Amino acid sequence: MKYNPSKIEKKWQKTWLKEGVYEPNFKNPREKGKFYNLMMFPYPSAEGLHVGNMYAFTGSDIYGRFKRMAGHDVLEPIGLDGFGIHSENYAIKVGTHPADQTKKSEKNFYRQLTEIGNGFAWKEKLETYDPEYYKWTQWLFIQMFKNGLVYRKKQPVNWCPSCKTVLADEQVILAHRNLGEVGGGECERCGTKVIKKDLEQWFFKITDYAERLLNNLEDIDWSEKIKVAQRAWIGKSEGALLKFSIAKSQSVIDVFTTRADTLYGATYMVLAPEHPLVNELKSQITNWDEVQAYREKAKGKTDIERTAEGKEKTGVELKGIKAINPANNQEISVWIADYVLAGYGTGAIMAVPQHDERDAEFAKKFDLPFSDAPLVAVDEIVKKVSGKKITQYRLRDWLISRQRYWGPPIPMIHCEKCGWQPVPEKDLPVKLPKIEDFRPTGTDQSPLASVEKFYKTKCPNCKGEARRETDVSDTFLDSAWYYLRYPSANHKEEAFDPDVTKKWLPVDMYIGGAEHAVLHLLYVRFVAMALHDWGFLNFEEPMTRFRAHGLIIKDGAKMSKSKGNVVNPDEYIKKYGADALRMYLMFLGPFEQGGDFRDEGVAGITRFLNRVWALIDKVQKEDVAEIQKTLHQTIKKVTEDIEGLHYNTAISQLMILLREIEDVEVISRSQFEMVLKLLAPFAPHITEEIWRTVLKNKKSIHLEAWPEYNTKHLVEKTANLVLQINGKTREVMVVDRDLSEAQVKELVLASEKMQRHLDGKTIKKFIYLPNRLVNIVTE
RNA sequence: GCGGGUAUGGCGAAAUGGCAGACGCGCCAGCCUUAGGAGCUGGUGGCCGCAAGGCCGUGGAGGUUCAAAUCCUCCUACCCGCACCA
Repeated sequence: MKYNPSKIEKKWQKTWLKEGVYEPNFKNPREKGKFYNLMMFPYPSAEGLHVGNMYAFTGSDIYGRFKRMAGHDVLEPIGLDGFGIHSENYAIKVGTHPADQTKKSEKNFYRQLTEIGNGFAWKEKLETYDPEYYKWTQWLFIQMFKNGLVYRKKQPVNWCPSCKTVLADEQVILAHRNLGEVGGGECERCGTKVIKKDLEQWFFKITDYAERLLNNLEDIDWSEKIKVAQRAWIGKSEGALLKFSIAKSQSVIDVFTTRADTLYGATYMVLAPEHPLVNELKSQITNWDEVQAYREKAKGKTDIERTAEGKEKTGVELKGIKAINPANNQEISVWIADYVLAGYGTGAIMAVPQHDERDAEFAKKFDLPFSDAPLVAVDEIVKKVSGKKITQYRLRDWLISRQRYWGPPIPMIHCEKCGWQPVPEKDLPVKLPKIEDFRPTGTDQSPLASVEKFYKTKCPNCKGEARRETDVSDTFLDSAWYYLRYPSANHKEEAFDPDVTKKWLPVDMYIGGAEHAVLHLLYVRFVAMALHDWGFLNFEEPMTRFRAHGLIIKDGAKMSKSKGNVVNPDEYIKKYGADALRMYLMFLGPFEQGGDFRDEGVAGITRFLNRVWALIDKVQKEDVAEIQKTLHQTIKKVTEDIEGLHYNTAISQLMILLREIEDVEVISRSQFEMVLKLLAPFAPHITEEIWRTVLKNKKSIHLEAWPEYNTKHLVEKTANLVLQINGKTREVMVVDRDLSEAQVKELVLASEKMQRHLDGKTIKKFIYLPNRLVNIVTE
């Protein structure tokens, strides 16, 4: 019988589905308890899953299969993050309706996800664009609203001119800044330069959770780089709020400073050009035209131009205005300059050229005084000038509305009399109507705004004429709670079944891309905390453990369509089989580091699998002593390596074991079965085929118990003692274990080789590490 | 600029402070075959040497240690995050 991957893989995929091998028992998990193994679900935007997705899914699946065999009831769910700009843009590109395109993509994605051989719980699959799903996304929005975490506000917001919608701060990527290229931020989806627009939008008050989002990081087992990124994004800084009064006026300028101790050195003040106080002081400003011109310029200037100008300071003095330094009552000048940001702190600063580089630069340019005033104690000065110690965060509220079609309509109704009202929960879902003209309008409104049938409605409160919100919510809201839905995917009454949730949440292992560090991975934590506070969840942190997987490149370069080096996994599965592709991907390098895909490499794994297949002919009854040691070493190493996601070294060890087995004539059935089990998470098809078809076992190998190693096989009678002279290895001596130092010394000094190297030298020191090493130090 | 990470053969990589380069690719030699982009066996960091063996070697420069890829200091390059955040 020859190993024929394409034949056996399809067969077992069907059988697994039919037998429900990967369906957990939600009510009564197996002896070791539940294990929720989650991989970030994909968004079906492109032609299909690329090899990078397969890499991530395989890595996650190996972990899940391992946990299942280790006795856990594993939930490894799958779904599609199919709502959102990415899917809609793709539909526009290929000229179909998103609803139709998604159905097509869905089929293709699920086919691919089946063919890679993952142990998914298909009965719990979900799609975010399914009304049965987004009904609860809307419910979540309403809970946010009812709990005071939603507000509308007009302010300058990020606008993508290509996607024709607003974006959250997290969705604006600051790239190319240092490359001298103009660019003040690009749309996370399409790469277009983002501009600022003054618009009224819906926001989620994620900033209320800033402190907890920061503090909880200490307690969760997440990849360090994600924690670092989140800490930076939240950007906590502790300082003081100080008041500067304006001479001959009632007005006061609040400033936030982390250096209250330098207050005596504050020689001027700067307001952001957008600061509201500027208008208030108009009548006193003697150079209003100049001020107004600068403000106009700053407003029209997007970050694009600011960056193009480098960090050269610009600004205009508010002539006629003087502020008073509360520490020494000296009058100081007041300026507006765009190096002060309206959105951070109070939008105003006290400038201390002596202690702040930026202030120094500005002072130099505009010939402002430098003070060498001494530092004072923070607490003292804050008290003296009646200031207040406060904490600032860099984090901004989550802009949640989008002027697009393909998303869950925001479940809010506006009534002229009663104001904004949430849609009554019994009326959910607010279904997204299938409309012909779904393209973004560019009018600051969603295409739904021109669909009267959709927006015309009654006020839930007074029953009068009212208008439905026509914006949809951000895709990241869909994915901010999907992990809660999986175990309750077939539950109709609530977003998630309280009993099942109590049993199955939080997620035990979450694997995904690091690019979501301050996007999805921040939102998902915020939403869990809110749900916890409203009494829906008994945990605050949704994922106990998170690991970021590495990225796959091709022949040393990033994969991209323009380079034509995109690896299509379908071709490789067809040619080599899913098992070979899985193992090759995992063998490339450490899972958390990624690797370089090269076609030649697949051959090594194919050879390996063929040789495993050939072992079939070696099986007999009795255990074979020669391989016991390596076999048990392999159990130990593979177990530890999978736990640490070191799949590449686990596979190396399996290769070493295979070679040893090939050196013996025969092996026992039970030894062979252990080998198959160790290999099963990596190569689920070939192991199942041998397990059931050849060895005639009834039950799936993937439900078998993970092998345990016996330390008695690991202990050896002899040790390889490394003999060094002055740190240089001269000989490796096989000695009985656990000899005394004196015995070892005698043996070592008797060695001809050692004698040669020691000839004429005086031994100064004799270092002995039992069973491992001897180092002789000479004069 | 600040923070985090990485740097090891021709390539992907491996090494609780203790034999650097496991494992795999590629390459070389041999076997097998009508044939090989198949399979098997052996070899494969560099330099010197017929060999035994020796010397050098983990981005660079120092240091700690009996012993450093690993720990410390400084430097260089690349990657990631934040960035005029007061």
